[in-house]
Amino acid sequence: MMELDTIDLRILRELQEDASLSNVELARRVHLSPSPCLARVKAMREAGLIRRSVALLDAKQLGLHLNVFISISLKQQSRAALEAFEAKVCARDEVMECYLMTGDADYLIRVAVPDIAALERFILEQLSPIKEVEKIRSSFALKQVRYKTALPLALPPVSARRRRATQ
Amino acid sequence: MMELDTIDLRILRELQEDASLSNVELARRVHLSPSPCLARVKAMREAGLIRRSVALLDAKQLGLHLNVFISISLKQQSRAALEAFEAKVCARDEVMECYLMTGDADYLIRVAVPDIAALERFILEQLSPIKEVEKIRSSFALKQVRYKTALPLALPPVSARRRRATQ
DNA sequence: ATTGAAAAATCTTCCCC
DNA sequence: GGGGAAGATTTTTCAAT
Repeated sequence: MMELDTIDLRILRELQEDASLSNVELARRVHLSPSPCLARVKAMREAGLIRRSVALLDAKQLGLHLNVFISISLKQQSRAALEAFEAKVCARDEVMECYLMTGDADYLIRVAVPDIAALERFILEQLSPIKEVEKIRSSFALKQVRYKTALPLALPPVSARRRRATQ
Repeated sequence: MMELDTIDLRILRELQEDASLSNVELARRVHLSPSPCLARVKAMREAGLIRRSVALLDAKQLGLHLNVFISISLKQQSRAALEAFEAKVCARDEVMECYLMTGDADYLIRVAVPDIAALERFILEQLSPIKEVEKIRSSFALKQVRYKTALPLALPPVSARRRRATQ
């Protein structure tokens, strides 16, 4: 764990929205000079707080028109069964997210597929054959209303810096 | 829409995993010289295929220990009701994803919160007061088995390039 | 359309405050 | 912990294939 001050949080907020920012531009935005700004970024990177930078693509343009949530119950909930299931599911590239859940189903996964045929193939050829699986129920997303990767940061609303003086 | 050849797909695959790659290194990995590589990236960026680059943070280190899926049914499904609900939900920073769904519930959202108290506050103060909302049911993620942002790309498995000759 | 090289701009590292 | 100068990449542009 790491101590984060207001400036750190502002850096994180910026990088969560645009990781391609140059250090100079980032420093400008958080009202710092480039060197300490870079030092902070580096520290947060090394602490594992900033895990990595990735490019987000347009699913529609790649022909991935369907987001499907699939609830899966296993026959038994032994550690071995859970691990076996997880390994098989994580090996599939269309599985964007997978959560072990409370409630009626054991797992909830989101898959991104081009069409219903691909979903059918995924369920019949990948999911059903897994011997630990008992029950599968899928729900389609009609619309992706929101999808973001930026985690909520408890940012002090308006920092108490004196803009005129600092400027 | 855009015509994508094998090299484009390989570029996308790399950038989906690491957007901080320099153009030189990226070009090396896809067996291209820097200039056409940069031109391709630029074209895909301008086409909107590459939407943006973002930093992924460690939720645990930020104290966000809970992922909760919340199913929400509305009293009515008029366009106005849907839009009103969506606007209110998207305004909240803890809502990472929101989907309009088929099946019993109307919406499925995933929220990232520090603890149960924060979840309770979110539900009681943000969700319940929305007048369009009829029913709320939440399920906790006990474990985030997989979370990735890289979309599945139909990559030709082993490209038919002649490594020795090209080298 | 790709390659390779050269020029310009930028970032990163070091040292001082 | 923050600010300023030098070295080193990187991106861009251009001409040639």
